[in-house]
Amino acid sequence: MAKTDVLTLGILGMLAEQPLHGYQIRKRLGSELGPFRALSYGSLYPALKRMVGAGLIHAVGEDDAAGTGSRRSRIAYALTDAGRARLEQELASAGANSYDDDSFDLRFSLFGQTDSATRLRILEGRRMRLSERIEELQEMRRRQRERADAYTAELHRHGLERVEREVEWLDQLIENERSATRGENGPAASAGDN
Amino acid sequence: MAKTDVLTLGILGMLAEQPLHGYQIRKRLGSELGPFRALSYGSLYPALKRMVGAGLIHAVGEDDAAGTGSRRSRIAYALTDAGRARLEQELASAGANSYDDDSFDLRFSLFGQTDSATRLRILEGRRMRLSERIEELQEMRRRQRERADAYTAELHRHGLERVEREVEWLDQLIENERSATRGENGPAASAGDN
DNA sequence: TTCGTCATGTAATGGGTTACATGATTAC
DNA sequence: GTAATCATGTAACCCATTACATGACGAA
Repeated sequence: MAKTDVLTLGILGMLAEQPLHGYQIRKRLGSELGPFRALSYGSLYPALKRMVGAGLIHAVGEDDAAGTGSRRSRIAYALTDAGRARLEQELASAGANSYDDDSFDLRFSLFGQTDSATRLRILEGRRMRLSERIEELQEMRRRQRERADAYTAELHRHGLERVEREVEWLDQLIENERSATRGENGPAASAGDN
Repeated sequence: MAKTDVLTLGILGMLAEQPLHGYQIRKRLGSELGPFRALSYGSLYPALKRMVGAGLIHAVGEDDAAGTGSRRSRIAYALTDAGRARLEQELASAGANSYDDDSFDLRFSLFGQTDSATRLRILEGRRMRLSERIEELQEMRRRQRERADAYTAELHRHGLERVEREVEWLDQLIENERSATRGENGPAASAGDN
């Protein structure tokens, strides 16, 4: 059971929509999918090679994939059948591995390609993870009420508050997802639209 | 000008108070100082060695440093003069390097060892950094209002909100710090004490 | 023709983790 | 005596970044 790292999954998810070449993938990963702020080419291109080697993607000819003009020196990649299968399997599985910050953000941004049951599973798993984290943080604060100086304490207080907010956000999403069992709409622009 | 990484600075800050041995350092870094959730020994011990080599810390004898009973096989470390000097220099400088998540958290948790002017400088630098980040995120949202599906959009909305909250937090801290020019108190337990 | 951007790639390096190996001390 | 925890350390590895190297294309 080959494990799929975040980068691989991100590329898979990106290519599900349409074939893209490396440069485009990087730009979109940076602005669209969760945890890839500024992925370097030093990671991306080797990853693409690995994935070709693993049979998940393949280079498509110079069909000007999703492009405007025509250029020579670029290589567009598309999912193979194996790649598509892997993506689907990965989206459906959503094991305990999918609940840390990066994995969750990525999977969340891939929600459009999933069914409601999976979405709920992931949201609840993430919620569980954060609840554990909250307990940890509270325990931490309790154990060092004495020693900690005011700044350290404030940092902890704030960290805890942040995670609690995150849980509230998840609760809203979960509720939305539940009430949308019938009627296929999105996450319904939560609370304040800023 | 030897650059001081977060780990080195964290250890320096930790040992400023009292000598500690590796095992203790790890436990405290994990629960007290900002960004060291579960530092591995595979990082810690080599770091201690490096720091001894660099003359920043030195092993103190079996004085049972800050311990309860007496044990043999452990090595407590204390700051050398050079180490203390480096820590002070580092705390006072607070360059552009100190405003990303980890650096900021670390420096914040070391605020107790700093003067108000430095604290303000760091808080404002961090604020600046986050403002830039907000602009980036807004720009991102603007540019892809069309393409993005609802989930991606919600992720971005939420990410933006989180950073904006962070800025509000900083604003409060900055205000507190300013109004405390006279009267040496801590961060004055902001808003809700949960 | 030259500059900016598009586009791909490799090598060196960095900063961490996991797994491994070892042994002392304490509590039962 | 034996299990849990304290305590230190090394080696292998992972995964990313930075720096480097190359070159095509479009616009001025």
